[in-house]
Amino acid sequence: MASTSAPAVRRRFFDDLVRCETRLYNAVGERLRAEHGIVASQFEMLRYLRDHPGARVAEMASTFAAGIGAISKGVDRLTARGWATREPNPADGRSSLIVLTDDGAALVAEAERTFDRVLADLVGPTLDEEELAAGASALAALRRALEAARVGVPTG
Amino acid sequence: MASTSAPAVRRRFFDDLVRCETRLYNAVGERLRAEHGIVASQFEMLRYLRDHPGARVAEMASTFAAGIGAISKGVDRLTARGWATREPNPADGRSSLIVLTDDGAALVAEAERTFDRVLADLVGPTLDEEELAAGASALAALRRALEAARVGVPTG
DNA sequence: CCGAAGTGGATGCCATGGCATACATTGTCC
DNA sequence: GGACAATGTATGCCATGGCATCCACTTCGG
Repeated sequence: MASTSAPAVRRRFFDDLVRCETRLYNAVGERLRAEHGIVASQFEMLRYLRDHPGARVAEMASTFAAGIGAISKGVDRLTARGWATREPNPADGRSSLIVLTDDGAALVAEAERTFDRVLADLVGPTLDEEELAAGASALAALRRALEAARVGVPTG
Repeated sequence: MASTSAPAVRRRFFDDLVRCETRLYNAVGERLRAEHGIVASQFEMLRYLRDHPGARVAEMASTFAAGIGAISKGVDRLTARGWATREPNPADGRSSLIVLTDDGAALVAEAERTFDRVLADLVGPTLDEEELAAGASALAALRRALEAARVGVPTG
């Protein structure tokens, strides 16, 4: 017996996914702004650049499922604040290699502590290790599939 | 033995959550725009109004974890297109009761078919019923906790 | 009742992102 | 090697959302 239809289950999944993401992202952003003067999207870019030094704009756009323009402007804002620089790309004069400055690296390190603390406060008490692992595994599988299919990446 | 630290697990959970939400939300929005001329946030509002006729602005703001202003403007756009109306609230002259028009109701019904189809295409092949249920249950629990604590709701 | 505080929502200003476009560099074909 | 397509990014315009403010109505104290 199928007491609930598959579409209905997926609708609830989507709704809960969107609401959780919105609230967590907002909460993380509030704290990062208050304690470090950055917003959540900047934290994500900084963390990405720490883990992928010399990244290019298009690469970040596809990871974040954002448009090229948005990332380009985001990098502008990081460089304007002295947290990253655009190094000329010796292999291709059209693109730059983006790298963190020392200030940027120091900032991510501090901001990540705040980030971890917020997540621990907000999800730690609610999801035990098992639930977290189950949710994380489903989301990781979904993410891989969506990325492989290039789903939901804006044009620009 | 804890082979992976709890903060690291939560970081990955957060990242996967955000990436999945972004891509799914974008993909749903693309289709809704192409087939019905609405964006994803409008679809969510329409669906909410269908399920909660006579809703008020503040109520929608807290459900969607959005600011009052954003919802107020969103309702403006729905009424401008003839999909909803603001009925005077007999119990409180400051607020309105928002209700779908017949056009609005027809639109949600059609758009929801598109929505279901997109979700079926994008998550159906990747997550079997069990994974989907596990993910949905973790997200539902997290959502309840975040909503109860009023986490991540913008000020305005 | 009257005034003051409180509450619900609308509006204005600004920052951010999508999309279209423009520009520079690279690759390709002859 | 020179024209032409393709690629990578930057820029401009517009729509949307956050936040601060403002206005209307309601509630509470006397």
